[in-house]
Amino acid sequence: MTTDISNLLKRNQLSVTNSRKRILECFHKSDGALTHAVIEQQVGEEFDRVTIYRTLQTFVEKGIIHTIPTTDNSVKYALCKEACSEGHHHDNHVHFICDDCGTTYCLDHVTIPSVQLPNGFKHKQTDVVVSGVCEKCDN
Amino acid sequence: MTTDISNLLKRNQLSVTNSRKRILECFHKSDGALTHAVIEQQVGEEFDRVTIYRTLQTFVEKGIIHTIPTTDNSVKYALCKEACSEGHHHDNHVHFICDDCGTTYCLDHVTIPSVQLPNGFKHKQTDVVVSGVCEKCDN
DNA sequence: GTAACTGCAAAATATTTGCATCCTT
DNA sequence: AAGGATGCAAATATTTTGCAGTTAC
Repeated sequence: MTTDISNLLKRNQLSVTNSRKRILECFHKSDGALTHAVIEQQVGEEFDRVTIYRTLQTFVEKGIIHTIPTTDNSVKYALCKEACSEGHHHDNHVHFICDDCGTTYCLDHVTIPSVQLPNGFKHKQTDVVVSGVCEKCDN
Repeated sequence: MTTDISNLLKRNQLSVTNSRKRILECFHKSDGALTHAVIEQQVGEEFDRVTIYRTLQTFVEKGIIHTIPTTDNSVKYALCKEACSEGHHHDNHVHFICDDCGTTYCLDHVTIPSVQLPNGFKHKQTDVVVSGVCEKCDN
């Protein structure tokens, strides 16, 4: 586990530091998307807020995590799949955001249908964000 | 035109004020999505920044505009269709964001395919954000 | 005239930057 | 030892709130 995380960092030409390991742990544990605020809350006083900003930025640049489009103005981050299991690329994502508890789920197994674009528009990436009520909040 | 805008406001139990008319004009002219910053820039010194914040918030509450999910942390707003032409509701949106010029297009005629959710998840709304290169930047 | 809207000031939040120090390699 | 990463302080940027004055109806 710790080795996995270290390897992931090394593979991306990043030095293995405590903050980076700690933040990656958060993502692995949560199995979902996290905001800067949530991460800050989880790591507590352990690391400086600025370090978290810079770490997240670095991870995005390296393609270890990606940002998720949200309707409110919060920025959410989630692990890129190729980061965990190498081999299959994914340019498309399906995310589910619960209106109740705010949790973001990555539904990686759900297939994204292709969208027919007007002439002259070149497709690069499709993000699908579904909102509603998740299994935990459904009662 | 001005009458259209006034009617739209009255229909939503909002008093017809200069700032509201001016901001709605921006949306009609741009025919796309706008950020707070862009609006502020367009109306110039005419209105206070706080007024813009409050006006946008009011419009969202009334369903005149809606927020668009974006991958960067900017919040974009666009006119809701039922606001322009009443009669057909739309809970689903397709948006296209150009990586080059940053313009957001509302592709309202593009159909959104339904997404198969895991058990226990209740669907409420689907947002699709496609990114790539738009017709203007394509060369 | 009254309720609602706006502008200004200021508070609260969020994000970025510079620099000295510390840690990884 | 050297380069990069971190922490701290502070600068910027963004969003929210309170209140007094103004405007729409």
